[in-house]
Amino acid sequence: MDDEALSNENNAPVSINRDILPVLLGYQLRRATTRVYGSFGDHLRGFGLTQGHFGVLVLIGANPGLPQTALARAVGSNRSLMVRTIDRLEAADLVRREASPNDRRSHAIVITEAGRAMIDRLKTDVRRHEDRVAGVLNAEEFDSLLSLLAKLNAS
Amino acid sequence: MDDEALSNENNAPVSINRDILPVLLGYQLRRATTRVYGSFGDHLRGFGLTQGHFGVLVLIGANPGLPQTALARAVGSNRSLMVRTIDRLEAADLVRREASPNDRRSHAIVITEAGRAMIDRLKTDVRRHEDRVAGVLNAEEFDSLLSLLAKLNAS
DNA sequence: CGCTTTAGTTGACATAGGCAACAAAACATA
DNA sequence: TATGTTTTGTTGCCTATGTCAACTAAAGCG
Repeated sequence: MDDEALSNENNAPVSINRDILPVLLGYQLRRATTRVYGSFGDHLRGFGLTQGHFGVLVLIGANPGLPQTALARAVGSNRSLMVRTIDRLEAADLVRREASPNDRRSHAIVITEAGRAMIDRLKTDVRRHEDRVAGVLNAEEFDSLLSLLAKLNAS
Repeated sequence: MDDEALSNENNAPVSINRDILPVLLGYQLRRATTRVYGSFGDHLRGFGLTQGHFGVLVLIGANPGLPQTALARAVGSNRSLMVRTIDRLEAADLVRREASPNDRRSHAIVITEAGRAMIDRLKTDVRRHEDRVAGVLNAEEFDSLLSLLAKLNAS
């Protein structure tokens, strides 16, 4: 897979030399992410959502009542971006900003009924999409890939 | 690493539930890419380059004379983006658009002397950065991760 | 009571990607 | 040859994503 059929200036099929790229983790990660994201991202767009929205929505569903800043930290984002994300999710009636009982500055972000239904729906869809995209890997390879990435991310 | 210290409405440390996210390939890929990219990306910024520029530059160095569309296909991009990428690399005097001998529509993209020097320099740097980022993985795990990603990307 | 910090928000700005349109050139074919 | 189709590079528009600075309101702290 290091070489790929292309065309040179004579339009004859030629093989491209990828040099060191195939043995670079960053390069393979970039390509894999693009592939996996492109697939489910198209699906999410049908609901007016992005990958970022999906991740935050799942977090809210599993941790109702957190303030926006905590959500931002949890996804490695910042307050400014989280404002726009929550704006979108709230406009779609998937989450609600409620008054925080102990701090009048912050919002307790809770899931709506429609949000709960959306999460259930998307959880099913994302599993199906992942299984399809990772179809070339058997179950053992998939688990191995996942745990190696988790180990890398935990450092 | 599924849980992370945050704060609830009482500012007491609380553990966040990530639900299904940790077992999603897309989620782990996203985090890993951010981590690996953040490191080398900062380094590249010092040269006015991005990860995308680096990948294309390496390809041009190993395959001088290809037209822009072939380069775009090789990195899974498209013609429009490749125009901007080559614009940048050419402005930095790292590559040159030369006339293609057989097709007056297309450009033969070649590497300059400064581009060759930049590639040599960055090849050394990227290996050092990768070794540091992937430090939590032993050699066997690193190779395993790389080959699993390659298998996924080849499908 | 002041002083500092924090939560949320807004606006300006930069980057990256997708998509559509376009001219010039190459190609296919009747 | 003439005509229609495809390809290459290019540009502009739109969206997503991210940074940064500033601001208000509220909380925390001496």
